[in-house]
Formats: sequence, C-alpha cells, structure tokens
Amino acid sequence: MQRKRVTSKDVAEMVGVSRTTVSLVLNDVKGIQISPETRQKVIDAANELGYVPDATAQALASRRTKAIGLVLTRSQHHIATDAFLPKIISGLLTTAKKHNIRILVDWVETEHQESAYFELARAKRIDGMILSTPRLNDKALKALESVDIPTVMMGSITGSKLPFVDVDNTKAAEKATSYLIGLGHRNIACISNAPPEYTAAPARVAGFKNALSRMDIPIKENLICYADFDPESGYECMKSLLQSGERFTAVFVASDNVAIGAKAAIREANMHIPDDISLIGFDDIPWARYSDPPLTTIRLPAEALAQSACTLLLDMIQGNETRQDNHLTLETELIIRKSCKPVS
Amino acid sequence: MQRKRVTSKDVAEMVGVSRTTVSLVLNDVKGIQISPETRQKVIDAANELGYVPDATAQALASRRTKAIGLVLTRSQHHIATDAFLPKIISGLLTTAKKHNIRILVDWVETEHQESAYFELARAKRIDGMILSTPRLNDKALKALESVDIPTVMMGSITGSKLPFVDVDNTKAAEKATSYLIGLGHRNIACISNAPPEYTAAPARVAGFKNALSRMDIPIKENLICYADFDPESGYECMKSLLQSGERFTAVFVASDNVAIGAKAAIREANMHIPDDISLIGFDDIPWARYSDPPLTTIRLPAEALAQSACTLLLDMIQGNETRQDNHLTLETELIIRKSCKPVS
DNA sequence: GCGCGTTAGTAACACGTGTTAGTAGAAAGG
DNA sequence: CCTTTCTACTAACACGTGTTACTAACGCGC
Repeated sequence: MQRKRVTSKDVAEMVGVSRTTVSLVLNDVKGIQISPETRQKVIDAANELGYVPDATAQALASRRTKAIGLVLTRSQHHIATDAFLPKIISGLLTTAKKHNIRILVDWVETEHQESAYFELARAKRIDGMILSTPRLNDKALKALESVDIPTVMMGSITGSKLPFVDVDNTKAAEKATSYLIGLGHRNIACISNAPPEYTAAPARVAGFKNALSRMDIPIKENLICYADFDPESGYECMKSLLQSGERFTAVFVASDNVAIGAKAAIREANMHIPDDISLIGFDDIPWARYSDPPLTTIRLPAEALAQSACTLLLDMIQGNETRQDNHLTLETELIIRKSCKPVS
Repeated sequence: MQRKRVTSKDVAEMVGVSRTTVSLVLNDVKGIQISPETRQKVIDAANELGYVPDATAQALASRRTKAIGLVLTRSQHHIATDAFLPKIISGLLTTAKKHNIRILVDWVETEHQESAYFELARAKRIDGMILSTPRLNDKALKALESVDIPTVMMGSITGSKLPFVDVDNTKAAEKATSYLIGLGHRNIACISNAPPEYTAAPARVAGFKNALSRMDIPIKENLICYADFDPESGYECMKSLLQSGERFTAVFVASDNVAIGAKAAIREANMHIPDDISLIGFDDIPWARYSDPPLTTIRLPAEALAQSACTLLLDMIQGNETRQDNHLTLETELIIRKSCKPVS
C-alpha cells in the first residue's frame, strides 16, 4: 500500500509512447491523428494502472479548476437553521454532477466581505461562483463586477449588473396576499422573512402592500414586521404583533421557516389556525404539508433555482456569456392547504 | 480591467529580489535568514500589487490542496429533505475557516460508489474526506481503508477501521425509551430514522429494545418500523402502525424529521399528543421546540459533531495520526418538553 | 530521384508555486 | 593573510498536466 502515485508518465512508459500521446488520447482531443491500436493500448494501460489524472495539475495547466463556489454570506447561526440550504445543495449537486464539476462551499463573514470575495476570485480555486441571498449594503458586490470571475446571484438586487436567477418575490407575495383578501380578510399582518437589507424581504413586503393597495385597503405599518430567517425570530415577531393591540384576522409570513415560530406564538396566545387567524407561508419547505393544519404557502422552486443558477454559471464559464438575457425568473405557485379560511 | 494575473514573479521584480525570497517571506518560513528591510519591502510590494497566490499552483507544489471533502452518499431527494445538513455544514465551515481550509461537497451516487470514492481520492482534489451516514452494505468502504487518503466517518460502523465521530446511538435511544417507561408506558412503538442498512438505524432500535428488556417488557416486532429519513416516510410508518391494530400509548421516533410526518398521521387519526399518544423524537432540529406541543427529544450535537470530525481529520492530515484513540463519542441530552405525559 | 502531402507521433515549453542545495560576501578567529 | 563561519540570499529542480510547433517515415505521382 501507499504505493507511488500513478502519473501519465507511467502510462506512457508502459505503452512505449510519449506522455503527450497519452494526454491526447485520454482527453480525446479532436483533429489529431493517433492510430486506433495505439489509442486502445493507451486506454488499456490507463485502466490497468488505475490512472486518475491529478486534478490540481490539470487545473494549473488548463486554467480550469472544474469547481464552482457556493458562497454563503450569512452568520453561522443562520446557516445552521436554514431549512432551505439542503435543496440548494441538492440542486447544485445534480447539475454539477452532470457536467463533472465539483462544488466548493464557502462562507464569507460579514466583516471581511470585501477582501474575502477578492481572495476567492484571485486564488482561482474556482471557475465561478454562486452568491446566495445578496444584501443591499454589500459593498463588495460592486467590486465583484469588475473582477474577472463569472458570478451568478441567487436572488436579485437592483443596481447590480451581475446576472441572477430568482423568482418574482413581489408578485408571489402579492399572490399570497390577494388570496387572503379573496377570502374576505381585510386586517392582515405581514411578517417578512429577513431584515430589510436582504433584498427579498422588502420585495415581499412590497408585494404585500401592492395587494392591499389594489383593493384600497389601508396599509398599517405597525402590522408589518421583519423577522430574521429562523423560527425564533418568527416567534418573537408574532408575539409582538399579538401584543400590539392591533386587530388582524390573517397573517402573511414570508418564510415557512419563520412561520414555524409564528405558529407557536399563536398557539401560546390560545388562538387557533385557521379559525381565529389564517396563516399563509412562503417557500413550501417539507414541513409545510405536515404541519397542523397543513400550511397554505407559496412554493418556491428551490432546486430548480439552484439548477438554473448552476447551468447559467457554467454557460458563462464556457464563454457563452454574450447572451443579453443573463437573468432568469422562475415561477412560483400558490399551494392551497388548510391554514386559511374565509373570514366569518 | 482583465489585467494580467499578478504572480510572485511580479512581486520579486518589483522589489528586485528573487522569486524564492518572495515565497520564503510570504510563507514565513522558519529557520531562514532574511533581513527585516527586505522582508518589509516584499510584504509592501505584495500588498500594493494585490498579490494572491494561485491556489492550484500552491496545491501542486506543496501537495496540499487545503480543501477537505464532505461526501454525501444519499439520494438527491434525501439530501434535499435533510433537516440536518445545514448544521453539519455550519459546523464544518466554522472549523475549516479557522484553519483556512475549504470545503468541497461531493455526492456519491449509490450505483457508482466504488469508483467514485476512488477517483476522489486519486484525483487528489482534497486532502481528506468526511463520510456521512455510512451504510453497512457499502462495499467501497473497505477499499477506502487501503487508499492513502485520510478519512473520518460521521457515524460509526462495526468492522471498519476508519476513525469516526459519533454519538452513542444505542445509549441515547435507551435513554429516550426509558424516559417513556418511567412515565408508565408499557406499550411503546418505535419508528427508526432510516432503513436498517444505515448503521444508526439498527443502533437506535437496539437501544429501544434494551430499555424494554431491562424492564422485562416484551418486545413486539410489529411495533417496530423503519422510516426513510423524510417526513413522508414517517407519515406512512405511523399510519401503518395505527392501522395495524396493535395498541400502544407512546412512540419513540428516532428522527425529528421523521417525527414531523408521524405527527401528521396521529392527527389524521384524530388522536392527540400527549393525551392519547406520547411522542419522543431524536436530533432536536430547530422545529422541535416550536412544534405543537413542543417535542421532547434527544439532542444530538450536530455542529459539535461536524467540528470534531473536521478537527480530527485535520489532525490526521497533519500527520498526528499515531494517536490510538482515533474515534470520538459525543454526549446526547434528553430535552424534556411537552409531548410526553404519564400514562393514565 | 524528387517534391509533396499525410500519418503518427514527439520534444519542449507553459502553468505558478514550494523547496533544497549551493554561493557570493562579510565578519570572525588564529 | 588565510581559513572558517555566518548572513542573506539565489539558481535550479520538482509538482503533473495541457498544448503547440515540429519531425521522421512513408507513400505517391511524375
């Protein structure tokens, strides 16, 4: 054991040809003439020796690492409680595997963002990167635009020229809110998924407001609250809404994960869903359909989003970036279950 | 823009020294004499030029990629619904970042396992790997023992000599079951977290049985059921248990994620927790404490597990693998909430 | 016999770094 | 003044691959 590494030189020597020939054959380079017999002998020898090309050497020579980065920009705690991450990773892995590409997960701490993006790009450890949940005050984003590494955002941000893949958060939130209005609700609260600097949060609140405005329902700012991704923040938000004295018969919670906590607060207040309060979520995480009652929510195609982002990024890496429509908006779907009922 | 890459040669030329000197200074190599002035000049020049060493070239030369792999061996669907993955990743990232190491997530499809592990190891893209949720029938594991890449398992497997980090699943399950017995329950069902080939599943069932045996409670095999990681499988298991005609007043579900579905089945049967059935879970995912009623469960230190695995792996990579105790067992904790009550 | 195109390859360089062996020059010791 | 030791570096090789420019051999038409 611990036997010496098998290199292409070993394969070449075994067959009695040059290393170049081995490389040409195994990479199946077009427009070059190698006799079929030699070709076969090389392939056989490579198999027999168990030759696997060294990824780093390939990367250095070809200037392609065959890896892309998934860059997370949230705190450790937020990553740990993110009910969404598995779907992103699953989607990414699926598409990446098809193209024989690896996924590097990286984490940029808030404080050192600027240098961190930069180093990642310059170190050339990856061929491109996918940014998740962009934030408005992320100064380093502008820097990224001028760095030469292909980048795709999951989630959009106004003012940035980076290509992105997203859903129409505003429209989706509008859809959810309109559903509640259609059931007769007029006093509706809103708990957004995250602090306002995360772009999806204000977008969803905007959709909420749009739906109200369209029906001439006055918007009460103190029925709007910003959570912070996790169940706990949802619990706190709902609790303060309930204690505020404002009356409401329905709540739009812009994240199922947050809704987990919000539900607990409603229950603690001895109220029932949907009899006392109608609740609608956002994301459709696996928990939603098994909740009690099953949660009506907006289905966000997380895996498809990740797959599209990955595909788009790979396109860019291969140089097809001339396409002008370098962004993609996927559809959401209202999943009606049993957590909302007509106002009595 | 798109300006030429800055290499150590550029830094060297700017200062007027050799590339070697630049390398020695920036890597802070011990036992070598470089004058303080030169040292400072090199550092200044590197900063001014924005020099970032090329990761692939470093990897090739030093034979360290400064990356470790997290290898997932489950199906795409199981990865997507894994409520546990975020904590693993969070834990890994935390420890990895401290050592300036990157995380590569890889996915080995069941069919091609043997070659896949092998290629990963041989391609030397990573310095070591962490295997999650090992399976008994994973033939490739034995192969891995003889390959020269450091490997740590999260979860244990009898007969394997690979170092691992795990909790004592049997003891933890015993603790959970004993708690139910202590409340007076005698007819207790068990839904395991996964199919029996995943080692944690039989271990937890064994703990369940141990607890019963110790109190001379007969074990009814048809009160034991194996789920498949996700809520849906928990729903199905619970449904079939309820329809089996067997009587039981409590259930030990060896995974909170599975318990999500099990709860739904109980509710559909018009039964209530904890009045009709006591329910105890395993893992303590974020949802558990906000569940209705809050779920009593066994807390599994997921992030600590990941951190320990990472630390152990890094130790091995650095060559401190002589230590005989190359495995670690972390403690679990019974978290008592409100989903269990004494039998009436 | 000679030019010419084709076939089947190869030598040599590039990629950007880490690292070892060695070397000028100065200081020290006798 | 010669030898030795130390300081402060550098030349050169290694890592394992991709790729371009070049060539030896051979057949073929004339």
